[in-house]
Amino acid sequence: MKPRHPHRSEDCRAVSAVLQRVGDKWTVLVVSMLGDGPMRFNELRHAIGGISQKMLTTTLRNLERDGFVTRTVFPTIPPRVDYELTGLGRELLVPVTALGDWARANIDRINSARDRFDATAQP
Amino acid sequence: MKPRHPHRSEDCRAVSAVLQRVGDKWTVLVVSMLGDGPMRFNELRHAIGGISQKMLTTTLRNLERDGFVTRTVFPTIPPRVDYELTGLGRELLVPVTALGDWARANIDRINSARDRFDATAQP
DNA sequence: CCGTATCCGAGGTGATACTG
DNA sequence: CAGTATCACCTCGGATACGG
Repeated sequence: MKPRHPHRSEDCRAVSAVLQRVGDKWTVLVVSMLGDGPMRFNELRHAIGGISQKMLTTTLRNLERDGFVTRTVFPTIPPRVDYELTGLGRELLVPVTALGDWARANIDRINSARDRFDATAQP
Repeated sequence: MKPRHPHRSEDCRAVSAVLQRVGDKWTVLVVSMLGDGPMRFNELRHAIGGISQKMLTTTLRNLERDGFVTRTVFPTIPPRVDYELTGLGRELLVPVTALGDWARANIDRINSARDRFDATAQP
C-alpha cells in the first residue's frame, strides 16, 4: 500500500513559512556563525562581511523573537552585547546544516543545469 | 584539537543562496507536491491552492532551470504539460523534508517564543 | 489548457546620518 | 559600541487581460 503522503494544507504552509523565515538573506549566515559560540555585534558584522548594520540588527531581532538566539547586554561603557544560540537555535542548526551540506555537495550540478538551461533559452 | 569549522566565505554564500532559492514563497510546496509523482499544471495549481498562475509558472521555470524538475509538453489539443522531479529534485527533497519535519515538530515552540517576545515588547 | 504581458502595491534591502 | 531613523531603490508577488 502507498505511504499515503498527507500533504495537509496547514502543515505544508507552516513548513513553507519556516523555510521562508530561514531563507531570508542573512539568517543562515548569522546562525551558522553563532554555531561556534557567542559573538558580539561587530564581531558578527565583520565575520559575515557585506551585511549592513541595519540588516544585522533586523536579522538578530527576528532570531531573538523566534527564540533562536538570546541577547545579553552588558551595561558597560562602551556597551557590549552578546548574541548566543539557544537550545532551539542549536537544534535548528542540525537540519539547516544538513541542507547546507547538500547544497555544497550539489552546487556544481545546479550551476551546470543552469548553464545548460540558459544556453538553450532564446535571448 | 577543535574541529575547526571552516566558514569559508564562498561556501557560506553558496549555502545561503540555495537556502534563499528554496525559501521562496512557493518552491517547497511545489516540490513536495511533485514528490508524489508527475503532475499537470492545473493539477498543481489546485493542489496548492492560493498560488497565482504567474507564480506557478515562474516557480516551475526556475525549478526547471536549476535541474530540479522536467517539463514535458504533449502537443495535443488542448495542450498538456507534465512536471516531474528529476533525480536531483528528489535528492533535494531529502534534506528539505528533514527541515520540514523539524519545522512541524517545533512550530509550537517558535510561536510561543514569538508570543512571549511580542508580549514583552513595547507597542 | 497553458502560458505571456503588463501594471501596481507592498515589503525587503541598503546607504547614510544621527544618538546614548 | 551598538543601535535607531530616514530615504530611496528594487524585486517579489498578485490581478488582470490577452494569445497559441
